[in-house]
Amino acid sequence: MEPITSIRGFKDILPGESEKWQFVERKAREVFGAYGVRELRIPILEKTDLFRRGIGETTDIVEKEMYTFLDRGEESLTLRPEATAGAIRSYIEHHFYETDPVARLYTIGPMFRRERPQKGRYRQFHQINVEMLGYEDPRVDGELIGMLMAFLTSLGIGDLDLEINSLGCADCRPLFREKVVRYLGDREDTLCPDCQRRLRTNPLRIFDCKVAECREAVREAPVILDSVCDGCRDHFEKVKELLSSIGVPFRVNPRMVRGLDYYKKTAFEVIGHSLGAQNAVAGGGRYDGLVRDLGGPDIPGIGFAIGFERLVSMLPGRDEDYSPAPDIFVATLGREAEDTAFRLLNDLRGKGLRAETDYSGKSLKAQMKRANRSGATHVLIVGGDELAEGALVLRDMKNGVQEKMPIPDAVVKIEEIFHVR
RNA sequence: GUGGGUGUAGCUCAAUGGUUAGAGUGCCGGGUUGUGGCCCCGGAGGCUGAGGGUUCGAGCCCCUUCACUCACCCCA
Repeated sequence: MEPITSIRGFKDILPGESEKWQFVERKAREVFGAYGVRELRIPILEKTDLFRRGIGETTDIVEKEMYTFLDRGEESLTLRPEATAGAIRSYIEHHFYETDPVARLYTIGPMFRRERPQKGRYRQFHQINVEMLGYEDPRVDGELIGMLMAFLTSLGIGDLDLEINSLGCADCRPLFREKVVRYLGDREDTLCPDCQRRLRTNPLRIFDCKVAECREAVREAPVILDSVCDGCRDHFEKVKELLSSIGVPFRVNPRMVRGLDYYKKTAFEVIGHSLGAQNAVAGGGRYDGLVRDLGGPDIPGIGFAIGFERLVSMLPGRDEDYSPAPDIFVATLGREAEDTAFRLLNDLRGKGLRAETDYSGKSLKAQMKRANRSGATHVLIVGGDELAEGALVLRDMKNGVQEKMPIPDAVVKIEEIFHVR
């Protein structure tokens, strides 16, 4: 019989790896908590229209990457390709703004995009998202970006670059876009085929192209930071100032653009240099106007998304550093010993200790081998001979020293070693 | 969607077109009646991704297909 395999681009997160995920989540809750950011849990399936309206009809995501199907042949549903649209749908649906327009939310979970998998890119991938709704103030931009960097730092991840840019607002961006189209339109024949297409679909993206001819064409092109309106310029200047004031290093990248239509003003990206071609570990920006576009009141917002898989791949150390070994391994010799050991294990675990054993009935040698491999620092050997006098053997695996002692004494000794009661 | 690379033991990898496809590691057992790591010995484990073709003979050459992987596109 042919075994059934997982789907292309869908990955199992195995023990050894999953502990790293738990570590990241634990840190996220801890750091975000300090900023008053609270968890929102939302469905992974939404009505397709939510994403069409939220992300933009002409984006790649909506045009060709969504997992969309008809539910019972009636309603079009989509596995979420990103989290912001759903979070805002929830914010609007539950009338958050009636009691308090300000909301600081995070979500953690899977996203789905039907792209060709490669290093750091999967069809089911996971994101940690933070959304801060209700504030137009640049201090929120600074706070949010500062929090992101604090989080990454708390994980022990180095070798990161923060890049920021301003994309302009609904007033000034269209003007800039026209300027760019006019400028590059005159040089269309020097652009690569992809960029000739982008000229019509997403001209700002040309700034990001890696082809040498396009870089040349773009070199003298108008820069968005020179073209934004006074409001956007002041906002951006303030964000930069605030980041500097809290010691967050950044680089202004005037060519950075974002893939989703809704971004305005502040945009940012965190680049990890060990990641390969897909090198953005986090990205985000301001999306004033999105809440209104999704049918809510005109409330501003800003947020970011962190790529979980990419983040985990950057964690320092080995897998084992994130997976705690058991404290005690219990080995047995003989029928009676097995029953005693069973009760002993139950007691040890009741004290909060990580205790393991082996039920294969194999030799003590085999059990010791397993104990060693488990990484347990101590082994309790419950043997027939000692048991006859109500005793057992406690062995320290680090130095090989072992001692026979009455069961009650052994319990006290273990409590001392592990500081439990 | 497009292009490159790779598919051999659980894992990492060897093997001029020529006997019975090997090694390391892991697993199981022994060297020690009841003691792990280090060392020694033994054992199990393979339709060489799948299908077709060329050849006296294919893991190796050709075609097809599938999978994985990297890159483009795009993005976290």
